[in-house]
Amino acid sequence: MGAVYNHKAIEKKWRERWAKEPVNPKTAGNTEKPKYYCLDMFPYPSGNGLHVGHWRGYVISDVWSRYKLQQGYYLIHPMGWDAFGLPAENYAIKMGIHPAICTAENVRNIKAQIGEIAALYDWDMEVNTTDPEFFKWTQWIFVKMFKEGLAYEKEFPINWCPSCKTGLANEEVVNGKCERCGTEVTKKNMRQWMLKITQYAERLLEDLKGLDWPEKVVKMQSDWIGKSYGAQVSFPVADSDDVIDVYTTRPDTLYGATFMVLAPEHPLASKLSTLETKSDVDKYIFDASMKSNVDRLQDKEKTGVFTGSYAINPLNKEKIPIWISDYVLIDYGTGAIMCVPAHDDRDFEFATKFSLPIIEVISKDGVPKEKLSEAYTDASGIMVNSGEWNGMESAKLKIEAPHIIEKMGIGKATVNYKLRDWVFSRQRYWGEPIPIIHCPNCGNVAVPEEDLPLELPQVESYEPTGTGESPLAAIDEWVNCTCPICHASAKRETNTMPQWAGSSWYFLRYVDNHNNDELVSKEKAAKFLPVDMYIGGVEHAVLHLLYSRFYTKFLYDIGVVDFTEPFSKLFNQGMITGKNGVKMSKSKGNVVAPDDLVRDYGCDSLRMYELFVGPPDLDAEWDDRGIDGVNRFLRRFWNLVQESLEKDIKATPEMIKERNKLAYDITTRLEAFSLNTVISGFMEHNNKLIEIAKTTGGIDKETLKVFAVLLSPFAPHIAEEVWELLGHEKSVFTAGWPTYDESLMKEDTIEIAVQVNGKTRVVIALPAGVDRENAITAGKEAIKGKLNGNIIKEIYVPGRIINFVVK
RNA sequence: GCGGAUGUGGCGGAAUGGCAGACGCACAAGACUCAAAAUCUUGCGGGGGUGACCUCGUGUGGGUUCAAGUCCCACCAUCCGCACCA
Repeated sequence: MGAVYNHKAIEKKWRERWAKEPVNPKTAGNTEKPKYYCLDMFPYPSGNGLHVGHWRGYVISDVWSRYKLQQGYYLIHPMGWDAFGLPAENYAIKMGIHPAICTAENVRNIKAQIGEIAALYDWDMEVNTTDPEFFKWTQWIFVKMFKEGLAYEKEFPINWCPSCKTGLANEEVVNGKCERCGTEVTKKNMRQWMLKITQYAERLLEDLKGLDWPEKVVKMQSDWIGKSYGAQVSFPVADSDDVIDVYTTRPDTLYGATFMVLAPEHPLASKLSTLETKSDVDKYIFDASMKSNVDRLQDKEKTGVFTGSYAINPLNKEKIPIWISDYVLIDYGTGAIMCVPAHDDRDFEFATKFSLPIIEVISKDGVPKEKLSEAYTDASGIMVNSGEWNGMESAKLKIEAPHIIEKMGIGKATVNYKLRDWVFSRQRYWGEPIPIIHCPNCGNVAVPEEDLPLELPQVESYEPTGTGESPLAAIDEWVNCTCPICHASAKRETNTMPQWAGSSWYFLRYVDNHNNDELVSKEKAAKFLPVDMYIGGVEHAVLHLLYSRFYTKFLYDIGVVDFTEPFSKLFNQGMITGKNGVKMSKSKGNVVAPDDLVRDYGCDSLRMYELFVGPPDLDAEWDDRGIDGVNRFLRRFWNLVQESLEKDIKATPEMIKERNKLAYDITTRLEAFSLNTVISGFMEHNNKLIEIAKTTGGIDKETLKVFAVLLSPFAPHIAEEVWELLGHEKSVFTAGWPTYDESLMKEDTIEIAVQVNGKTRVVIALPAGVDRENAITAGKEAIKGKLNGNIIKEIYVPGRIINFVVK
């Protein structure tokens, strides 16, 4: 018996070896091999350190990377840091230390912790979003967007987090609360930099179809973009030149429009009030402006005020009252709606409360009802009370109505999106300064490209002012500058970019991270690479993943990259939780650190247990005790190798069969991304080999070799050691992925369950190639005496089952 | 309210419509040991039977099928996403 499995010695040895002779040698520019770009969502370098949950995603991506490497791809597997953001800034506020200093410290710590995973990261590619050489290009992209008219300034009421003291994008507001800190979001009227992501709405929606992404994420993005088909219809205001445009998805119900409602923020809202209504209207508008989104959502009961004015339904020329209510949103559609209470729940509720007329225009059975007790919102039925549309099928009319209306000249067929432009400025210090100069003569002027990066100034206080000004606004010597065009005194923009700016394009930078002076050219476009496999948590389903897609499309349009989607395949790993599914957090005290487990069981064991804990896409509760199982497996495999190496074992047919089955099982399960059953597959086959070795005294070298190679993506240290023990000089990662021969996996005899009425009575062994007749005869023999009745049907499924239906 | 995911032993979980519970954890008994740990062997869903075996069993209730954890219908529970989007 050879040496005992000593994970410490083995893992130390191979770490040192890999440091000297990298497993993934630089073959950049190697055009002979197809490339494979496997990417982790890069982390924020927090001061909290990694727990076993963080390991999971990194292990999954590393296993997949090493598998691709074994398959002969030119592997790109980098790591970097999304290092702008609030924690470092808040720490700076508290301690007065520049965020760059604690960020650098955190990067050092996390990098060392990530090193414990033994992932194949190419640290030569490392990027950091706070590095001026990196954010030079973040700013450069912004300048390009500005020049293309995609970045623009606008003053309007935005989402404001009173705790973070900064504006937020719609995507950062979750249930009316700040995505980061959970504080209730209020509204604040502010001058903002916006990115015109809405211009890409259709492409962002359309291109989702070609992505190999989890359905859930695709759906979340498509819902977020929120495309709908309908019509814009113009309602003239009675006794006035004003016209109110509405957007509706149900123009088929136009005959049932008995009133209109404007959002309180609608430009005509106040204007339409009369002498008698003006004070009530203005009060309602003012009150609405003071309400936060959460208040508005919480008020279940509808409120509203009559303007005193009327509009003309363009179809039947009826005079209908115009109301104002905050259940109409200013930033969707036109900020005004036509109300069809008979066929919309909200309009029905409003009409009932304020005693407005309700006219049924779609009847399920074609017979108009006396009174409706609730809105009928289905599109199926027969049109009634609808003039020339009476008797039509409403489902059909719903589709045709936009075009009919367009022909009549009272509106037009149109589509609408829920997606809004991206609020891009933040009133905080620790972000990329927006490279814009405000000139009294020339207006907004981009910082010239040769002056980038525009770095952050040193400040005394990092504290956000809370007034809507960034801390940068207090630094006169930084703010005051001259206009690059007319050289007049001018002022710098003092807002910074959101954290999403750097992460929207960092995946491009990895392959080009040492370039800092060459602007983008046609030749370079081919150099940037799309990601083949992107692994990370589902929390970025709309934020980061939508922004990155937008950036990529923009960069494609200006010729920087030659692809339109950044991530062709996406995998969201499930979360590792503490007991009872509770999220791991410092405050809950349920964080499991990997350090002790690595020390006691080794990196290989922990890597395998991270996968064995459950299906990779589902959440899993962590239980330390389970790691014993994979550790025992590795030790048993190690002992089998030791035992076998002392003898020169000849391969038996059983070993050859087992070797092929092993390669088959591992490969097919890995391809299916069923990583937890890959691990159990190793255990099953290891048990089988140990069983075989009981009679043969060991296992042949070829089988052990195949086992080691298959194991290499999962437990690279032990795989290398075994590979070396088997007499190889080069790394196991030069071996190539094993193939298998299915014809060598066949068993001579097969076990067939014999059932009576679907219930298994006995299992019999038959020769593999047995025909139906012989199988059934054998089956009958086996259940003789267990039948009470006559066989009326015989089912034979080759290789599986014989079923006798008895009556 | 709408949409999605999940539901299988004490626990994590496995099962192209074809022997439910692979693999592992925990537990129990035995071997080894002065003893313990480690290791090895055996057992391990419920009920019944000395036994070979019988019987019930994959959240609940129906259905399709020779055969259902798996397919269909209706529910329940938990988690997640969206939520006045006209």
